[in-house]
Amino acid sequence: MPAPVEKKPSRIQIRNRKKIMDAALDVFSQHGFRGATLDQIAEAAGMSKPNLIYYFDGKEAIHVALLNALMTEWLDPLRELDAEGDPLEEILGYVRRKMEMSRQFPRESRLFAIEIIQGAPRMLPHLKSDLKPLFDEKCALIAGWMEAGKLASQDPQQLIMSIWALTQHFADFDTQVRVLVPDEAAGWEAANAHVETTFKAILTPQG
Amino acid sequence: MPAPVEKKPSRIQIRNRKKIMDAALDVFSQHGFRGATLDQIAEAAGMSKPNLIYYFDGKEAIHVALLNALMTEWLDPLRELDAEGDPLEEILGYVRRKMEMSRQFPRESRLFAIEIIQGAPRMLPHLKSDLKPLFDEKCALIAGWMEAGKLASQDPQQLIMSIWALTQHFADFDTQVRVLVPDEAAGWEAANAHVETTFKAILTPQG
DNA sequence: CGTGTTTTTTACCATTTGGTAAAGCCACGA
DNA sequence: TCGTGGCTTTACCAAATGGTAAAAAACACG
Repeated sequence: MPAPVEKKPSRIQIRNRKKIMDAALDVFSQHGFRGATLDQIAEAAGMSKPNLIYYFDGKEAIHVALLNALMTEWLDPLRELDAEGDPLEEILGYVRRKMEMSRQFPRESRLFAIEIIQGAPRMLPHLKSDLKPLFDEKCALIAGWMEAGKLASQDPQQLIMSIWALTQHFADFDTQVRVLVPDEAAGWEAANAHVETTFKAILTPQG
Repeated sequence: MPAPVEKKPSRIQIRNRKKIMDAALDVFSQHGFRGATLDQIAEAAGMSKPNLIYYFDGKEAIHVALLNALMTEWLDPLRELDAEGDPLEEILGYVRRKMEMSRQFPRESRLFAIEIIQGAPRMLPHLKSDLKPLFDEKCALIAGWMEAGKLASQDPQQLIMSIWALTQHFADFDTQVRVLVPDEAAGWEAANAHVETTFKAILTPQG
């Protein structure tokens, strides 16, 4: 039998799917899956609830679509870590890209954070199939750099997780940061500088 | 007029309130406020839903009680930062206490994280009235240590937030950590060592 | 235009959820 | 043993929520 033909989506479909995903990102990243309601998403997207269901199979389908899209983009900065580049500069570049993502896409960061905190009910397979291999590969790369004396020796796994912890903190805990460091612009500048200094300090060989 | 007399709670009340708080911590830290249901909490606490309401005024009251209790204990490690002690040892001690809390009380850490990620709707006042003053006080203390040359100079605000980010990461993102570093015991050991090394590196004066 | 298709709306529905009312249970002192 | 007051359960309820059916409206296109 012939493979089922997927019709190519119309302009309206593309536009509305995007509107829904954006609205859903707002709502899910603020309330988590269970805490979000279709009515909230519908209102944020500027359309009626049954209209959401016309474009997506249901609440869960929207959430899954968001997480899938996220998982792809989210790992890009790590993928770019280049075995051919200068080790220290490569890692600092990675740190900078992650900081930039936290500033530009805080909602995505929070969506991811909430999903993980809640036990990754819908993302555990992705973590195992996408994140883990990439993580292992880059750990090996970094370990190689350390053995070659290009970087100070340390646990590469802990290093990468430290980078995540520090860079994502500023998106995820933004509310707290704003209370403690009211000047937003100055905060980001200081954060960038501090994070970069930190990793330079622990990575520069021959301490 | 006489002050309203608060009857002292019976043994049963103390026991049941504790059971409820513990159950609620489970549920709220996994689903957030909106995502949690009274039925879940009731079942986890081993009692009927109306019985919950007998002990607490409602869902929100339970959540608030949890957050209040948390806010008190959560800041203790920072309060212990002692102006009279050895600066480097004081801060490393703080880091160790935070790591220990993450290991022993991951649910509390997640409850806090979810509340902040969701915009701290019920905790913003606490942040401003409790956390902010303590934060400012300890920043000043650390700044003093730096001026005296006891610690490497850097932004004390960023330093404290870095400590939070790194230490809480292991509780909040536990699910992810477990996927990437399956050996739990080894993971904690490595994490402790890495975090401690990191802060020693950036704090030791005369780099 | 007119017609077939896509998109949107209106009116629902069953279930879940936070919460209440009121009756029943149980320990304990008189 | 009886009553009294704290504790618990059963039986509900109104609102919210995820989702459906079907008609109406908007659109594409010959």
